[in-house]
Amino acid sequence: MPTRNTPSTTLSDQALRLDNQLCFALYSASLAMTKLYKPLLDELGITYPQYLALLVLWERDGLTVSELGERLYLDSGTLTPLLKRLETAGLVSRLRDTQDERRVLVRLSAAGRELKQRAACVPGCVLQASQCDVAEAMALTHQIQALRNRLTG
Amino acid sequence: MPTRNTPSTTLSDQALRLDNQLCFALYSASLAMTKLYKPLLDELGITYPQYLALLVLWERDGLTVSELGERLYLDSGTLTPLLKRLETAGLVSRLRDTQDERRVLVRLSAAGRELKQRAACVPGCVLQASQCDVAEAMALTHQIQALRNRLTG
DNA sequence: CCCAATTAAATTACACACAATTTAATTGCG
DNA sequence: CGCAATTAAATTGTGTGTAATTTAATTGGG
Repeated sequence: MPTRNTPSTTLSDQALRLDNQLCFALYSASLAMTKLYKPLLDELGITYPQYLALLVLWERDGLTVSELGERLYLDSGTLTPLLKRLETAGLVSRLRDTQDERRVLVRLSAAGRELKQRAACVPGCVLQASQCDVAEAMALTHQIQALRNRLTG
Repeated sequence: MPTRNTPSTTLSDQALRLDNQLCFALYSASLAMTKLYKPLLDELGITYPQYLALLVLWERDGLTVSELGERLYLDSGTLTPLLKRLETAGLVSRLRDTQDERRVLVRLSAAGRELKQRAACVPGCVLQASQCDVAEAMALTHQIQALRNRLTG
């Protein structure tokens, strides 16, 4: 109940305040993080979502579009044009699986594999710019992953 | 140093693993959150970024495009078309400030103000779906806001 | 007062995200 | 085997995000 003679602020007013939204914290922090990566990834000639796709392929090469999508929580509508751009850039190949012509196998080119070396410094640069110590970043990462897993599960 | 006869896994390999990226945790959690809002916001006839803009206006009406952008960390390239869609939907008006014709003042229409009542249940629905208790959600929100403030500051 | 510098939006070009649909390949039931 | 159901990508259409440019209005130094 609002105090007499003060502007009425209901529970739902509080619940609708932008700064009380977990969703907006995630959204704005994610966009800010993307901007932090931009100059580093410009050096490598790739965008931030392309970098994420390459992280997956650097761990395990030769995945299908669907497998990449499961890992990144993205569908073919996003990945198909993104992977075509990586192919145009000479970083991956896209070839139909001869065992099942419905599947497209995505493989790193030599240039794509070599790019991993040049990207090796990126995580450290970002961590430094984000002014987190490693333990704090890891703890926060795990908490947010746990939330995401509840949201997608 | 990798153990003899095990596959070499360097420090930079670890640093480049997708699941060790705070950025990807934020990115994937934010997209998952957006999908959670989708059916609720479809009911209201608005998108998720439009909802964020309305949250700001429900707190304080009659802001300029720049002021909205400062609050949301978005620029006019994003906001101009978004606000035009809200205007087309009859939820806001966009009028040049007569004091300074460079500015555009964004104001809620009656329908825009009334939509706040229909949106009152949204935060509760989302919190429930995200399977967080309120204290946990608030704590995580504050941590992520602090990170974002370091990234944008 | 004049004009260069600044400021505020809008515009343009490109790259995502994603729902819905389409196309092509494979599977499995009768 | 035959064909309906399923699966995997690609395509289509809409709505963001963002850098860079453009347009228009305002400001301030000389």
